[in-house]
Amino acid sequence: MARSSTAAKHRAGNRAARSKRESILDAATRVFLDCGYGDASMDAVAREAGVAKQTIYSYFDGKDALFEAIVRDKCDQLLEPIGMPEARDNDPETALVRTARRFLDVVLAPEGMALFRALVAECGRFPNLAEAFYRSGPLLAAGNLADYLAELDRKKILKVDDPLRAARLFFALLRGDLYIRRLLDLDSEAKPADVERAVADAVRVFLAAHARR
Amino acid sequence: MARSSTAAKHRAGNRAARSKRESILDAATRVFLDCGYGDASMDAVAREAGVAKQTIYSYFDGKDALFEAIVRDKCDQLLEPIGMPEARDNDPETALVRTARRFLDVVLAPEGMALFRALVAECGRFPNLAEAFYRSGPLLAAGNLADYLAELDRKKILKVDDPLRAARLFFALLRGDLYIRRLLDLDSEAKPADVERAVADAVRVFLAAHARR
DNA sequence: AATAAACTAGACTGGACCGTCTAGTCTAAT
DNA sequence: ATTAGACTAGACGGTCCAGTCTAGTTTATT
Repeated sequence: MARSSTAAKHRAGNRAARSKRESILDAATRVFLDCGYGDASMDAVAREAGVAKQTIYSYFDGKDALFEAIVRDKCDQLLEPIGMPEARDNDPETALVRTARRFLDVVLAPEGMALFRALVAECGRFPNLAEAFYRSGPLLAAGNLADYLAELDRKKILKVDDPLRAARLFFALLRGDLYIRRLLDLDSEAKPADVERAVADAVRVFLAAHARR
Repeated sequence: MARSSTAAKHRAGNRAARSKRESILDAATRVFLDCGYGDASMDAVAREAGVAKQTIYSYFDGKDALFEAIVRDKCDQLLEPIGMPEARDNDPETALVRTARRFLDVVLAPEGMALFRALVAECGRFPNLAEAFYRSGPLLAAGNLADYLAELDRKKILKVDDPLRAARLFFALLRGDLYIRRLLDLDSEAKPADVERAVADAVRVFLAAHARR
């Protein structure tokens, strides 16, 4: 009973084991996000990680579990900046521009796109992953912005009747056409000028819609 | 030379051959859009179509070609309504609401979502398909709306400096949060009430941003 | 009726890949 | 030095699947 299996020890986490685990996760992230779940092979992950295939199976229960692990990892790591509440400012334009830039930087980055594409492709197989992503990404970001918008409304700086809906609309504006084009991989990477223009457009429209008369 | 192969005849299109071809396309559409390219098997398509596997290969060159055919088919068929210019109206709200409903009805419908998901998943393998979709869907729709917006600007009904950008922003607003949730399959189908609210929100914000002062 | 083309059912090939297993090596602690 | 656990390299079984092939049946045309 005190007999702890190899896998259990790994999960507990030695020093060395942790680094090996991480190099597997790193390699798996590259392979999965490059090829997608279906076309990624465990042999490719092993090769990429410089590790024997058996080792992967001693750290993870299987392909599904490995995929789940890398997705949750990337979600935490990638979405953390857009989950943090933005520094608030009495000038809404300043704050909105800051929020918008941070959002697009994460979301349009190659890794962010690859993660989202993988989730869209596999949302049938891993519905809980899609849910987790949505909650720790779009939903959290909208919630934080909504709080700020409510504050601006209380201070009579803007007119925001339904802060959460308004926040969602703001992010929708922000994604705009760029997001669709990136999703379909029509642009290899968003140019900073395009991002800046998307930010400016979204902020302008949003402020026009919520200006105090 | 006058020797025409079976496949060539099929491509030319008998009466009977055309119906068989169509039943294959139908079945393939169901299978591919249900399972995705990777998990769809040619045996499943044959079974679903009530046809021998060989017959599929006499109408199509292979799995790739079949996938391309069904995607182009569905693009034409599905995006046709949103490509048609909307009846114009001097009251922008009426016209925008009509355009918006038609857009969301197509885009949020199960088939529209499945098509888009398949394209997102396979845009690496079939870049030209993604391009074709974008052109005959989002781009065409935005172009048509842009023409109308330019007209409204000329008539001094609205203020629209850059019609195409404005049109894109309108559709971005429209997709909003619903689209993300549907993409990740978090909602099985959009409720009419939600759609109606999304339409109203988008139109309201858009009109506020482009009102003549 | 005869003949050719189209179709069917199913076997088969070749290859990819998941997950397991074996045999042997390396490392660290006793 | 011994011993146990972690690791490696690679083989292997089992499954799945794209695409081909065979043999026999249906359909249509002459």
